[in-house]
Amino acid sequence: MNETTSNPAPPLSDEDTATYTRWFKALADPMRIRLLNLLAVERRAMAVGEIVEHLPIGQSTVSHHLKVLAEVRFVLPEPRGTSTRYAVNERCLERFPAAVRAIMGLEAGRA
Amino acid sequence: MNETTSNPAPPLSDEDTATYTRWFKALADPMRIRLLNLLAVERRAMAVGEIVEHLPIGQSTVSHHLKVLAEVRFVLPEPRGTSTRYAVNERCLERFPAAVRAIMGLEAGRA
DNA sequence: CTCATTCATCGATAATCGACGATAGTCGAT
DNA sequence: ATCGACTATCGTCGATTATCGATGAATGAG
Repeated sequence: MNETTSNPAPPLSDEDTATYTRWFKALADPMRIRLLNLLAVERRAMAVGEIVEHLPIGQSTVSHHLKVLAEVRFVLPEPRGTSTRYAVNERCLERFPAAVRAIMGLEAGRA
Repeated sequence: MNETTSNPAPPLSDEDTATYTRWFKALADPMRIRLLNLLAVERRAMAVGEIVEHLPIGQSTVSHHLKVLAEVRFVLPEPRGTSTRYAVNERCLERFPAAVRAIMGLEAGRA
């Protein structure tokens, strides 16, 4: 539908608001942005120990950040024996800009 | 340049990381998302007192949230005598998706 | 000038969060 | 079964933050 005209665009539902809040919270930290960017630039699944070597924080903290990013599906874990590799979820690219546009009242339903 | 191919996309600079962190922090709160969505849906500058009537929080808290959103230029203040109206900054629509794509290593310089 | 209105700022409080170190759990190899 | 390597969880601490109520500052009306 054409929602770009002067329609009375509907406000966000409480559910969508909560969802978008979780997404933004997940990226509202410099280390998580660097982490996600690292995985994106390397373009491959990386083990936790490998990621730790690229960031100025400890292993437990990296594991925590990966958990946060995984909870919103920005990264996907790949258990590999005793190790666990993490990779970027390419799909978060599509949903994220759509969320911004929904907040701005430029899209009604899902997009 | 064509950075959409399989180039070794450069990592984010510390400066860009800090900038994007501030943007995401600004939206990492349900009330600020509702606030921004309210201004976007209404499609007009609104006085603080008017905004307060639409949200379940006090006037001082609304004023605080508006300050946070204004610091990253997501809203723009319009002093009007004793009142102050706030309006959405349409430009944040353009920059935001570009930031996400930069984190994902899909864009090199500015976009 | 005085007063009422409107918004911003201040101080306090409780909750959330990022960081660490230590510990526990899991798996493969020996 | 034991050991070693790797990751997840736990407890804690300090910093940040969302919220409130009260106060302060600026403006327009009378």
